[in-house]
Amino acid sequence: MSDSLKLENQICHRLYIASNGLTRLYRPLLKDLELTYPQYIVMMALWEKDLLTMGELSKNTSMDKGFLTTTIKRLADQKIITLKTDAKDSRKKIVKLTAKGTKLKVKAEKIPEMLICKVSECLKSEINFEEFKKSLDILNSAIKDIK
Amino acid sequence: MSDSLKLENQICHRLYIASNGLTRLYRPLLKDLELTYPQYIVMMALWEKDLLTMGELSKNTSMDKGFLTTTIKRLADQKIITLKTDAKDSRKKIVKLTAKGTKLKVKAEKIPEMLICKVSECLKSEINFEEFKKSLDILNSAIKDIK
DNA sequence: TGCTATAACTTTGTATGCAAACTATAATAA
DNA sequence: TTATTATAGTTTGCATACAAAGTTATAGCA
Repeated sequence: MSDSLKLENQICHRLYIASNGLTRLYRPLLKDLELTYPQYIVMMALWEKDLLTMGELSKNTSMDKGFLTTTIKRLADQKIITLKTDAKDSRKKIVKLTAKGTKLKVKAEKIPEMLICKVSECLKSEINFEEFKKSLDILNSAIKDIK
Repeated sequence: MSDSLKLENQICHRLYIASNGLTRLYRPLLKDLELTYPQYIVMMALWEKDLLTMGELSKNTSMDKGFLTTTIKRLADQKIITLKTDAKDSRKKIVKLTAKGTKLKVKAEKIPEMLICKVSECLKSEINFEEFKKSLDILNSAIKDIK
């Protein structure tokens, strides 16, 4: 009789809690930009590289394409991005930042520091963030390749 | 001009992707038990310690109380748990496994190994899971204390 | 050219997450 | 005892996640 089902021993449960918890911490910070967390992810991808297709956005953010459709629609409603059909391949939609969307980045640049400030208790202790990041990358690339 | 908004540099985005990705990997495994991932979390908590109140379950699983109400209702519909009011304090509801719910643990015990099998690519590489788990614990306790 | 397969994206339906408001009961104070 | 406050849990409304099915357009090929 093993303990493999104890919550204490679950990596996945920890990740689930951590992910939900961090999204919760972002919420009040992002409220200022009128963005939700997944919308913020999309915006980060676009601030990094503008003029992406839905497919490229999905790949860069690892977000589901279907959900991306919804998310992009909301961002378009807010006039932060625009959508146009690719002239060369009319199946493709190209997402482009508006001036308003580009400008939003200035405000957004304060977010990471504010969040780090919130979890500084954790930084003070012995988390090795580089190591942690690397582990997450390895885990994520393993997950991605399955099935 | 910093890179603090690059997706590459986001811990949170990695956690978000990892958490969603793992839940996706669990889905087909849990289908056999007719459980979703959050339902599975609740069941793990109950297999570990039966006869918990909603509040205790919420604390042990770190799940939102409101959502727990929904989740427990579904489990009750499946006759896996029952709910009764605490005789001493009628505000409290006590969650109890049924025989069917208890028996389900036998099937569930195969899940962790199947999942580990799926992500074995990742185990082969240099993730130090003990360290990783510890980092997540530190992170989660920091997150929990905020606000 | 016409047919079939594939690709890009959207829609649909179900199940989360979660803040905020609400209900009912218990505990405490006046 | 009555009023006030706090606790336990539920409900509501909105925003995710995501599988599966649907739509439209391109690509490949007979």
